[in-house]
Amino acid sequence: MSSNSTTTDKKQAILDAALQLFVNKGFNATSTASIAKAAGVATGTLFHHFPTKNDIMNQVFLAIKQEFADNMVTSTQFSGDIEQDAYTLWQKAIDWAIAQPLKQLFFLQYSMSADIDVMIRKQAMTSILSFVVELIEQGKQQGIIANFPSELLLENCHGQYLAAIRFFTDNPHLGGDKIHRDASFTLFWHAMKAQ
Amino acid sequence: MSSNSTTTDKKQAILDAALQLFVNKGFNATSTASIAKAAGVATGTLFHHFPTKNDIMNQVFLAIKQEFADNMVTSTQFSGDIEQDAYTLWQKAIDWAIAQPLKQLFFLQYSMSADIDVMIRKQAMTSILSFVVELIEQGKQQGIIANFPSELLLENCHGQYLAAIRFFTDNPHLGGDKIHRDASFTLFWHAMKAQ
Amino acid sequence: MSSNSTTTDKKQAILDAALQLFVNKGFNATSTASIAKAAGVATGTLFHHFPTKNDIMNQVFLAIKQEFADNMVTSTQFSGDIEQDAYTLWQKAIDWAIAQPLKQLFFLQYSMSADIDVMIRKQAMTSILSFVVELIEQGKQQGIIANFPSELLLENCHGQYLAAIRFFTDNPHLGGDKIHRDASFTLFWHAMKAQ
Amino acid sequence: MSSNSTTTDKKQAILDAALQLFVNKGFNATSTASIAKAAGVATGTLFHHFPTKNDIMNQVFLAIKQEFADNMVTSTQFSGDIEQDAYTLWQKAIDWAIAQPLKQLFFLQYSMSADIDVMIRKQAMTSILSFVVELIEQGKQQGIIANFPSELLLENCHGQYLAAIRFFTDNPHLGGDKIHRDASFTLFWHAMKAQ
DNA sequence: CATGAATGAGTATTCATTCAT
DNA sequence: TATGAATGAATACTCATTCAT
Repeated sequence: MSSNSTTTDKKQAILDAALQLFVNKGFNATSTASIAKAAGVATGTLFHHFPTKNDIMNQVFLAIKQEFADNMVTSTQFSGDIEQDAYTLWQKAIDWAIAQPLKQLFFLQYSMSADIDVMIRKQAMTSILSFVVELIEQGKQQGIIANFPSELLLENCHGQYLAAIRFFTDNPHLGGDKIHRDASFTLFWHAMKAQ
Repeated sequence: MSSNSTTTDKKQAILDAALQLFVNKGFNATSTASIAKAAGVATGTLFHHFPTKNDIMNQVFLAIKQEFADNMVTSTQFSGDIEQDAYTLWQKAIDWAIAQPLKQLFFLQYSMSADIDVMIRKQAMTSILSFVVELIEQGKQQGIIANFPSELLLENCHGQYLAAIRFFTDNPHLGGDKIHRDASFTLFWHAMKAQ
Repeated sequence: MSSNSTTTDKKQAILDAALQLFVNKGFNATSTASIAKAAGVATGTLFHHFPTKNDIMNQVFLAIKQEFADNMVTSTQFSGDIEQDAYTLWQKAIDWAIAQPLKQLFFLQYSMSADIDVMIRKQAMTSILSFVVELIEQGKQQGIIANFPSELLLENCHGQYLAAIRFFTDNPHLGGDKIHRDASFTLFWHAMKAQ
Repeated sequence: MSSNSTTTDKKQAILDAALQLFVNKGFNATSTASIAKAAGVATGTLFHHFPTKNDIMNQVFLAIKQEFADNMVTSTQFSGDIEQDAYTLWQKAIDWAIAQPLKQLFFLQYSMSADIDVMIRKQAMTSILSFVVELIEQGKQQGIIANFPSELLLENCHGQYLAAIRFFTDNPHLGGDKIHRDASFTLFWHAMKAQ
């Protein structure tokens, strides 16, 4: 157990160090040696846990997307009112981004980067963010969300969310301001809702 | 004149080759040698025109942003009806992206990449895309566009545009389909307009 | 122990190879790749032990100066008679140069070269060759060595020694000839002694 | 004539610029482009006057040695008293070095550097510095200079001179001090004179 | 599992030199 | 002669990855 937790610790330390370096220096300017050093392990150890540097990036990406999805779904009370639920989720999403600045910056930089394998990105979109897809489908069936292709709606969701957190990143003092947060939701919701 | 056009040709050939390679292989997987070879010049020539590889990236970025802005503003008949004008510009923007798949893909990959200097990106947003800012201001004054912070509206614009062209990139057969194109505009406009 | 000696071996092999190449080809005509090849290691190994090519040069320089100083001081019987001791040391110094032609040539080429960091050269002069300084001070106090500034005497020592070994380098057959060796000492000593 | 003097001017400008850069940056850290720029000419012009970069170095070396020799011989009143003449020449040599700090530093750095062709260096030693050789021969014949091999005496001369100017380089405030200048001559002369 | 010395392919950049104008 | 854009060979240094301990 102790050895097991040590292993977990080192693996997690590597992922944490990689996240920080990828965000602050960029993927290519970050050497595996610097990740190992920042994680407090030897370079060889790094390659015991991850076959390649690209794999580290993929794992960081998946872990963050998963953490984001878990945060959204877990302990959320769904009212059944789609707009109400969308509002709740949007606030949660913004909260999460503001609470996790490193992960939020990672989102902004790498959401569409070529440094992450295409398959991994697709996997994240379809399986991890499936709760968004389901919500959109429900909303369309209830005539509350506009009857546009779901894929277009999903991309639009994603695009508006990135735009919102970029705004709050550039204006950190507005992160707690209800008016601006509600404005960002209103923009989003007006786009999505059926009229 | 001949010598001048030769110089221009080589510099332009380097930028063209770089654009194609950056999109297809990624910035880091593209060696300066391969850019020079694709451009039909010697490696030394490349560094005669651009001090560093990063500078090439910056110049490619600025050139495309500028070309996009020129395309949007030039020969556009502004009706004075903000919604009408927004529709015209949105269609033009989608047309441009579909007509220039390489440049569109460059947008998607590098709009937020760390491979472009922060200052260069800011310059592009503020000076080159200033026509969008102006339109938003007018729309707000006329009570047609929602009264939200302009910076938030600008980011939202950008985010929805990227989402739209990502959708049409993934579904090329829908690029000419009026229903989907209008759907993408409707999403965008419903977000922006005052209600 | 075995791993330790392997490490030492590789580092030493690099220094040995560098010495030979620097002397025979010059610092700039010697590529790091050629040093590595001559040392029987990979290019990466070279940079694992020395941060830069210049650092290799500095280490070669310091190692030779130290070896020279060790050779001069170790197992030398000091009689207390300054002239006698000076004679013994001068012969030892010439012997060393003749026995180590590569290191002697290195002395001649690089003693004043800009390829060695100024700080490194100063360090060698002051700390490593301190035994010469002490001898000069003693001789002056005893009224045996001329009462000139010690720094001038030290430079003169150094200059005459380089001149002597250049002479024996150009005339190798005279290296064992007592008359010429004594002549070189006499020149030196007549300069130094009080009259 | 005007074109001729222009040519001379440019050639001289190149040599002047090269001297300054070689001394301050080192031979290899000095690019031909930087020499051309400092000389105020185009890179191509440089190669009209000198076939290679090494040739520039050789010409700088020869020009300085020649200028030094001319300065020593021209307008020197030889008294016939060898010691008196040696004293006069030594003072002149030190004067020249102090008056021409750039050329003096060039001496110190490149007198034995591998950056100058062997043949060129030999030529300088034998033909240009022939007046020193002649003086030594005369002194030996008159029994005033020690009866050691002339080549050894010549090297010793050279070595002591370099040592002296290195001392005055490191202690510029002593350059005009008669005591130290006389000390440097005394060291030199005691070595050379017959006893 | 952990280590870190060793590897060698890969790359941005430099620079002496050429040559068409 | 003078120019400076163009050349492409040369090189110091990096870095993902391996493996013996």
